Amino acid sequence: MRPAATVPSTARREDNNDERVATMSPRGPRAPSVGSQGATLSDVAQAAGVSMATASRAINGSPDRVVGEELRRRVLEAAARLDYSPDANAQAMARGRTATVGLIVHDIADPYFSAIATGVAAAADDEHLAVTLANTQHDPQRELAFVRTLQEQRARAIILAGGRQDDERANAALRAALETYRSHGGTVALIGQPVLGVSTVQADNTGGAAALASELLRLGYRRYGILAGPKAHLTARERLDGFAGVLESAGVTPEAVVNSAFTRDGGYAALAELRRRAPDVEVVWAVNDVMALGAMTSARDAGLSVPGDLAFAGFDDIATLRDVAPPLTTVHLPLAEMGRLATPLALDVDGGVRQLSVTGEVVLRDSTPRM
Amino acid sequence: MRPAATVPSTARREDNNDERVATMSPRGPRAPSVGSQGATLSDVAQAAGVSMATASRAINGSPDRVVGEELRRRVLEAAARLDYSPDANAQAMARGRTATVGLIVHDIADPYFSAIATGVAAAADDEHLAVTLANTQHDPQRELAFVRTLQEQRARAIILAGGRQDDERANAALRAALETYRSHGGTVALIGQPVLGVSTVQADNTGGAAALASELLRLGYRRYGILAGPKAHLTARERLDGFAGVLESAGVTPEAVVNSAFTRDGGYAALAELRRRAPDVEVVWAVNDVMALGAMTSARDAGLSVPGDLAFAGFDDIATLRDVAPPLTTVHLPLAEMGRLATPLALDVDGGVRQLSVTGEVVLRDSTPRM
DNA sequence: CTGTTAGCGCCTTCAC
DNA sequence: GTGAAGGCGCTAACAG
Repeated sequence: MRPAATVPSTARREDNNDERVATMSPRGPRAPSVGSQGATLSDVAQAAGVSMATASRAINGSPDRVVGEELRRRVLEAAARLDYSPDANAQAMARGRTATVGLIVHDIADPYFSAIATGVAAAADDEHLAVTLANTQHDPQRELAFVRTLQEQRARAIILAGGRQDDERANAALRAALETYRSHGGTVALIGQPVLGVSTVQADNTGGAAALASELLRLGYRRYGILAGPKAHLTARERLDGFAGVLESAGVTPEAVVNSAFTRDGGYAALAELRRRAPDVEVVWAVNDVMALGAMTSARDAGLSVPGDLAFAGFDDIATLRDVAPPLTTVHLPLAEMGRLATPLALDVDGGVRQLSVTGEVVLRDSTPRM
Repeated sequence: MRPAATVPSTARREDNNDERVATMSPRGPRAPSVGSQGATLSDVAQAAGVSMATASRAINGSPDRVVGEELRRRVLEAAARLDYSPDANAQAMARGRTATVGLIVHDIADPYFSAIATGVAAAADDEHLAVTLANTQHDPQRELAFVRTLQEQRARAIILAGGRQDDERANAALRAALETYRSHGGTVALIGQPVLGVSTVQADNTGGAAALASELLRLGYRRYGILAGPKAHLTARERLDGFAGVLESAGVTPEAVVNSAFTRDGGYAALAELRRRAPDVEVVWAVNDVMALGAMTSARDAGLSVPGDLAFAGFDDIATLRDVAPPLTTVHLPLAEMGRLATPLALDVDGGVRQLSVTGEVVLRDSTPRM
């Protein structure tokens, strides 16, 4: 399985980095001493023969005042010549606000979150904001810690992505941290459930799952196995409620409902348990796509064919699905768009707590053929 | 395909956010005026009846001086009581350096980059550094712009992830921007090719691809189709060279070599072209996994079975592969580890330009059965 | 339209 | 071990 490369190694030339010479700007000697940390606005002003105020206005175009054509040109020229780079930290201090938003995710390697991150990054870019990424690794402690760190950085806004837990203790702690952050002038938005008292972008999990259940029923499925995720996970629970509710009104009872982590590995492990508890299931629905994918792989590893022996469905419509075979039936969520939407919500200075809701769309694919 | 949810909408309760009350700290009245932006160190010092210097030392433990037990306790107590949150921007100014590293990636939604980001985030965390994420969307202009932005933020280090292009114009511009950044005190590391005159973590692309080719030959494959990525992309080129080199020494000439974007969609599109040019290929090798996955889907969309009609192999071993069927043969790269490794390299203050090399490991899977 | 003058919040020599 | 004072780089009132 893992043969070493028994090949004439043309590879691995280690040090062809000799081009790091003569990269100095060909514009003549830089002003200050060697090893300088760069020119300051004061240097620029002096070089241009104007006051710092004028230099500042010329470079950053202050709201009110406008600088005369001639001086402006001189300032800009001097700035360029000196490789002047405004110090964002100093600007932040003087202006009393930064140009940074924080993005807190559970796991940036999860396609769900990286899609959201894409949306946030795009929106932030439009607003000329930098985004500080915080990866909690699913640890609520770290989530808390990151809120504090972001507060210390005076990030203008924080976007928290990821469903909340039904854990009043943890929620209370986070709520308090966010409240402190807000009392310090920050603003917050959440992508998940509105249980933190902040603006929220939420997906219609219940409705989407319900719609999916309806479709599966219509396709003729009657024996359901459900990978429900963690009991306390609100997203998981909402989806489960929506799905199970429809089954129930149709007089169908799931063969088994298995709880597990909300992750790919959680799905993989849960499938084995599901089969133990209910060997004769027709279709497995997992409350999110990564779990469904893990479960599908688990089923295959156990010798089952998909969808021949077992059909599968998920939720989210992560990008990964484009290349999965058979294509996975799911509920499409506009993930990047949700990240995009959350950004202005988070930046909202009115202090108003707003809610945005996006709906999911059932997408039937080959993993759930008509029975 | 897209039925609306015709379900009793228990869903979408919009505003259960009434819990945003009474979240104020139960520790008595906050000191300053309403709408305060938070206590400053000076407030804390005053409340503790000590000088700012002492307060500062008590809270951040300055290098030399140590604060007495009693005063230290009083300061910490006051800080807690006032919800004091140190201002990282002010600290950055006073100290002359920030606690931020910048991470520039082409596309955070690409599993290759999100894996690297995970490693960087973990390593940065260990060093108590925040990471600013810059998503270039494959645009060299934006890459340049982000270097400048990160410089303005005075990010302590920048990590550039992603293979370089053979575009001396673009490289020169980037090299100059990085040089400026470095002259301002920043440090840089690159994950890719050492063509920018900065410390680099590089994968042994040539060796890995060569080893893969050897294995495929050993399995009996003789008719190769290669999805080579962009001609100017150095990673693509290195891999191609390694692979083609081994084929050549074995007296095998690829049936076709198709260029395309280095992305999933590039792979998808390229496969059609490949089949047009060489209908009788036995195995398709793409220079990275996302291309291979796109190509596999393309083949299936064209009615081929994998690996029955056509075998596939890739490069990188992205996490996605765990749930792909049939499992894709590839060259494993320790992506997260590469991100981890790049971080200390980037932080290196010695100014030394260092090179680190990681090797790839061929992983044979079901997508390339023995012929 | 341009210049002067205060700080923004914190750290850090330097004295005591 | 503690305090006083200067300054990091920039912006934002105020005056002219």
